[in-house]
Amino acid sequence: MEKKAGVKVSVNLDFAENAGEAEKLLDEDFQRVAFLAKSLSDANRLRILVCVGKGKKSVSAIVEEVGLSQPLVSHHLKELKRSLLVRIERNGPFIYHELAEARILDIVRALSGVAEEMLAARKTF
Amino acid sequence: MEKKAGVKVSVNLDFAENAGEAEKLLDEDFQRVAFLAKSLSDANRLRILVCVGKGKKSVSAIVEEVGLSQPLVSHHLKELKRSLLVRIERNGPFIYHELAEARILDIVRALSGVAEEMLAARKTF
DNA sequence: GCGACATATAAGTAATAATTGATATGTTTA
DNA sequence: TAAACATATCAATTATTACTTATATGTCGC
Repeated sequence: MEKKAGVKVSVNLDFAENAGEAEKLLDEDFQRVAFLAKSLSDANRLRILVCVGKGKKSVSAIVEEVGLSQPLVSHHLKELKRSLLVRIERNGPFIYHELAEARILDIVRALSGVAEEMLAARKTF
Repeated sequence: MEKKAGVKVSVNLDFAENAGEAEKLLDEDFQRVAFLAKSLSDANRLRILVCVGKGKKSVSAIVEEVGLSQPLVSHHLKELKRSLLVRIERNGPFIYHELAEARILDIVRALSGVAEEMLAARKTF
């Protein structure tokens, strides 16, 4: 398969019982979704999210992997904890961070796929 | 089924061929996802998005349905067009807006489900 | 053209958020 | 306790964004 050649996105997010039923979205839901989406609305935060999604990591490990400053990574991690997407576990001087909700990665991939397709369609005229 | 009683979220986002393959997320993707997520990061914008997701609607119809000021709705619609999620179609003095990518609603529902479950788990201790 | 209506834009404000550099807190080992 | 290291927080800056009020643009029928 070529590197990002065509539209090859596929994500299975069927992650619960009674699939297919379109949930009615209440006003309360919009607040939650907006809050969660805000966590995904920064590229650096997404890098960190995917990084911790690959395994439990200390802050310094994340700093090294994503190439951002330590205070910035710390700030974004705080945000990710606030949205409950990341949970921590202390071990000596290290604080290990791990993804609390794996399905968020499927959602990120789904968003990526939709974005890619929309851009592709944009240029098809 | 009760109104928001338990965890009953289920969304099928398997929307393409070769399901299951976890797409590698490149740096370029993070930008796109962040950009798209930003569109979903405001409750009012989500209301508008869902509103136009239910059918082609004029701006005034949207204004009435979501109960926001006309300039504010116009502003959010501009944002939604910028992210390619909404497309327009002129008809006389009316400008009809419609959802360009229906799958985004599945993603919104998926986010809602994840949010709901995380909050539920938060209070289970 | 003019009036009525639909929608967009402009200007201004206030709030939020990303980023950086410096510093503080907390933990371990000696 | 002190030195070394991991992480968090602070202060300041800059950028972005939501929202409001007022006004402009565009379209139609007359």
